Amino acid sequence: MKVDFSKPYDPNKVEKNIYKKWEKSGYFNPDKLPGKRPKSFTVMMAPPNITGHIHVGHALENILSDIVIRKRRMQGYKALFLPGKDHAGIAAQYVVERELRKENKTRFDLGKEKFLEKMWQWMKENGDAIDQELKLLGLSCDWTRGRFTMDDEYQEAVKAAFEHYYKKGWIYQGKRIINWCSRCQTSISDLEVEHVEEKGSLWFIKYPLEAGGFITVATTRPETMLGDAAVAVHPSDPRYKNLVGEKARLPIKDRTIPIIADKEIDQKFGTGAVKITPLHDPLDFEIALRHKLLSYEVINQQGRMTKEAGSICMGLKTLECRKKVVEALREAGLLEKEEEYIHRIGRCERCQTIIEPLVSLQWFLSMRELAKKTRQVVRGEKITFIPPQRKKIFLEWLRQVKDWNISRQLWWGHRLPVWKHDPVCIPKRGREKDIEKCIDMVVSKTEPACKHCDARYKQIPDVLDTWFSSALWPFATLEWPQKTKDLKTFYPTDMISSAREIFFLWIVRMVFSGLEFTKKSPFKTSYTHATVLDQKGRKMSKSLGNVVDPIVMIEKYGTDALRFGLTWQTMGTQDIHWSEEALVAGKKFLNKMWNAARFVLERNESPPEALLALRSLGEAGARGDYFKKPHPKTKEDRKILESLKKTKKEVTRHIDHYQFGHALHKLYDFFWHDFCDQYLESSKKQLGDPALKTRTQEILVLVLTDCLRLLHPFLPHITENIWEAVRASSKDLLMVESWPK
RNA sequence: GAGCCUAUAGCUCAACGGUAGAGCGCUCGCUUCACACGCGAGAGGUCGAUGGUUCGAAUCCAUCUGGGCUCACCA
Repeated sequence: MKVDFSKPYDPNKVEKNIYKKWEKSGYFNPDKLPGKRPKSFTVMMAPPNITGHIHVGHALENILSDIVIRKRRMQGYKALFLPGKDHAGIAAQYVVERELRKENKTRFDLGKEKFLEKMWQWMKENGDAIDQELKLLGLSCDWTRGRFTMDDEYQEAVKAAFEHYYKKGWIYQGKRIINWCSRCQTSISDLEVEHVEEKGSLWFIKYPLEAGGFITVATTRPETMLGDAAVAVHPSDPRYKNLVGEKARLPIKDRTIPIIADKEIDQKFGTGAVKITPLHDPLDFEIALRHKLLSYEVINQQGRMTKEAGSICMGLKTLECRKKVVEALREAGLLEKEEEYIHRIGRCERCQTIIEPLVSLQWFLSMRELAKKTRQVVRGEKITFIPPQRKKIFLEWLRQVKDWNISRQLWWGHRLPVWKHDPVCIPKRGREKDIEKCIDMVVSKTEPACKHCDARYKQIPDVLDTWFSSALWPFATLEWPQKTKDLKTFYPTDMISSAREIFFLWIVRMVFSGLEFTKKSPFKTSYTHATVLDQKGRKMSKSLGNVVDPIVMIEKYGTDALRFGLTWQTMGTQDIHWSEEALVAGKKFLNKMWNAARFVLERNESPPEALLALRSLGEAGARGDYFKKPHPKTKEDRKILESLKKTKKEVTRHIDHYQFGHALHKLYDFFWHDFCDQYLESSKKQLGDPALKTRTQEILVLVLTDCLRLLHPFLPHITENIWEAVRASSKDLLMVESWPK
């Protein structure tokens, strides 16, 4: 017996060595698995952002995937768990910019080239650290297939996807109102704007009417009045019906603006009259289009007032300008009142800067056709959602989705494969008429050449929304658009495990991308795991100091105990209120297993494998007859064998239904109470009876080894370690042994 | 404004139509030959509130009240 059963069980002594053995075996790579494996089973890891360390959510997410993968591997599948990392455009860029700020520098001080060098350096250092942390979780990932969303091959996939959409006419450039972050200096999508409830004011401003009297408008942003183009009321509002078509004087700017009627105006809000600022509010932008209003840009991309705002306000930040405007209105007697008002302010998800709705030239992906097709497929039960309510949420979001702003003015990310003739085409002598044929903007994977002149095309500086590339993850990781063997073997994938917060950002977009590019749903099951909150149900955050670091937990209890604790708490609820006690329970359970195994093995003079004729997978194991079934001789024998049979069935069923906590609870109860408390105790008597001794040994070994198999996906290290003692001569690891039937 | 989740022992959670269970913690006893990270015994719950369906409800329905989440252009 090579395994040292010194007591009590110490995970630090075994876990790292076990992981090395698995890595050395090559079995993480599905191509190297023993036996004939006609069927594949694939899980793509949700690639962690390179922004920092893994948190407890990553731990939960990947441990659950690993449970599924390990079970399937044991069931004889060609099991692939593909790991990776996401370049995380805006998030990663922000983190590195924050580092720069410590040296009082901005990315602009460094320049694009130097800054990108820094990003790659960050990626290298952090990316490796993340892999190491994931390995500490005991994940059975195929590291040889690890991917990064900015790998060369991946860049090709992104370009191909862009080109495909462009050719279909679904990608277009347009001047539209978008969310602008003045700190990040980029547009961001609606999903990246965080709406936070904050205390503000509602100002009631009197706009003098040309015909005499006033019309009062209510606004939370008085500074935008400098860019007002109209006052709008509801067409059937009796208070204002006779004013529609009249003119008002815009205070301060002293400009004449029309009073218009639009059905979008809510009569019940404020005074029922709304100031329209076409370029700085999404609804106003639409109304202005409908009514063909003039537009005035008063806020720029730096979040400061423009020349158009007037000489007193020019250059001021919006909030400074707000004070000035309110003051001026008060002096002029045009401020009717100021009410306290709680409203939701949009802030940049990354840097918390207030988002400015601005009109800007951006690239968009039309969602119409994609959404339509995807909804059809998903409605047709092609994807299983766990928990099932997710399906409705999926469909509802797609029902109302708007076109996706896919361009970002960041530096870190996939450049749009769009090339602009720069400088403009100046045809060689005698070919002046060619200027009409020259295409100013070209979408191409490589640099195009102009047929008419010597000038070159330059790639536009914009990069893609990071989720554009993430959306391709399930197949781009397998070298799509190349028709590789891997793509054929491992795609579509079987299950994806992800956090709730990226359901729309990622899950939905993977589905429509998969359907568009591969004609298949990228996964069969979308599992949305619980969010891990602190014990009071609050989100974990550095400022609250309630963050649980999985690596610290591993140092304290070991990986298996962490896996136990997290799985133990996964009971199908929306949130997990973190309890470290579950890890304590895990640690105790591991020790219990350790000691039960020692008992069973010490009571056997002959090697346990001889008792059960253990065979490795690929031989008899693949057929499920890896042991000879001992027949019960006593009522205790019968009871434990029946209970074991039931447990196997239920555990398998629970895992297949993604009921991870239930599966583990079942195993815990069986092992501790049925096996240890009852059978192990009665075996002590039976072992003393020569007529029962051998049979009792057989049953002890059978139950122990079946438990090791069943528990392996959950607690891979300790089970593998005990397995070493069970199989004295056979070579194979427990991770490729067969799953009990 | 719309939708969703949740309320059970001190804490974290099971049970989902038929006399309330686990883990952790707590009390008492036990170093009994696998395990004191253990064994044995025990305390601890009007199953958020109200009303309804039912022979029977923590479990189904309605309303309410706490927690929490998501979506939406409310100025």
